[in-house]
Amino acid sequence: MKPVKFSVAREKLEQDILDAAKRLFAQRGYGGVSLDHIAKAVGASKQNLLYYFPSKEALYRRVLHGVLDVWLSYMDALSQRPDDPEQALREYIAGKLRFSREHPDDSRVYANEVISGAPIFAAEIAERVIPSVQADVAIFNRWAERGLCRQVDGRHLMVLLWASTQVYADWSSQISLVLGKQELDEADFAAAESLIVDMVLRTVLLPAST
Amino acid sequence: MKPVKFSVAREKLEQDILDAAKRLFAQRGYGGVSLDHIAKAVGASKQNLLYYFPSKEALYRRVLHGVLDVWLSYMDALSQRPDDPEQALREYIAGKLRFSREHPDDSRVYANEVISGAPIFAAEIAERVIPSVQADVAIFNRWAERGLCRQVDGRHLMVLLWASTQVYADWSSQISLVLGKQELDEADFAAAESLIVDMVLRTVLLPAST
DNA sequence: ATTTTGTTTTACCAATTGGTAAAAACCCTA
DNA sequence: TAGGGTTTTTACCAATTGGTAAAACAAAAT
Repeated sequence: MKPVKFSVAREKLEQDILDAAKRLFAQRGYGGVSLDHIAKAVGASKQNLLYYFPSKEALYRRVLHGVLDVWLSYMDALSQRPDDPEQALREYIAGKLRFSREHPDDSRVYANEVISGAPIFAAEIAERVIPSVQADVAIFNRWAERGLCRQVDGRHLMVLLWASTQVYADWSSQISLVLGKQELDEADFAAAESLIVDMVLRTVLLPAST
Repeated sequence: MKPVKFSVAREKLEQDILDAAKRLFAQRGYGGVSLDHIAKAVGASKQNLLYYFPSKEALYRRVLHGVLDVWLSYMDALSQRPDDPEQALREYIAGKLRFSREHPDDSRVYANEVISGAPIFAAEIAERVIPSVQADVAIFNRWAERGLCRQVDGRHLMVLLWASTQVYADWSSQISLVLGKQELDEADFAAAESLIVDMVLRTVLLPAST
């Protein structure tokens, strides 16, 4: 039963642990998962797991760190197109929805941590997320100053963009129920993107000067 | 130290347990809270707690049931004004934001359960929430048919309304960081309401026929 | 072939988990 | 004030929790 571990496989075990831990933390939160759960999910022993990670909290921090990497990597659309609000926002929304679709567990782990009041990761959030958000808000403000878009509160707009995109990962179980299907498919994400883009552009863009 | 319990106080203990349990489940999720935590929070013993609730899961179900009552009670704005989309939406958004402000723990308990895939409450959600949502979606569709508003996908609009309002409860720790303050105040909720109402009305209402 | 290094298993541990059983204390009414 | 129902406490329980120590095993280098 126990799989033979080649040296390559051994190097991979650490990643397997991180993946399994992410999945379980996403589903049940930090307190709802034991080291034994994670160990069994990867077919190892708890003690073996503690060989790779010195403690449960250390493992959780590693998972969160990776989650934040992915989270932030989908958030750079605004700075990529500093002169084109419409296209920048389209790509930002599309990117964040792709994140929800491709990395739902990352989204859920992050959501769990934030809902708990970020007891463990407040510092890293303050250090990595907040500057990124402030940079995006600054881009909004610059657009508005240059007359490229309407004056909106960039901070609350960012909140709305997060909320409306990540909900398709975090709340997928309930959205599925609403849509009457087992799980969300490409068409659902396309419909979501269409609505969110429509709303945001109507709000942010200047009225067309016909 | 142990407070004297009058008979009135005794009758109140059950409610105190429910309140403390809600607060703790909101913060740490089902698996992250022990009966002992809850018992200590209300100054009772774990066994005393088990006198009022037969098991941890039963207590959690009672909490969730109450949460759902509150959640749904803030969601009837649409049906109250079946002929006035603009006012109905304004009140719906205002109501849901009030829910986030007045009952953040209810919102977080619900969010935790949904993120976990609703392992315990799927049936009750399907029975109580989904019909309510479908009724709201039907109202949208009727408005559109009658020419009172634009044709939008009511289901995804509902998702967006939930997401953009509840985020101010569930993500308040991170939003506070973004806004640079300890906790959200009335002005923040007012700004949120203003933005969300603006976006939704721009999207849903017909262009003004000047 | 043997040492060294890296990895896994075995054997523990005290504390905490959800839960049971029964004794004790309490409170109201007759 | 005696009894009877209600509530609380005391005493347990087996299973699980995160974590340690050391032995056993495997791999690579000498």
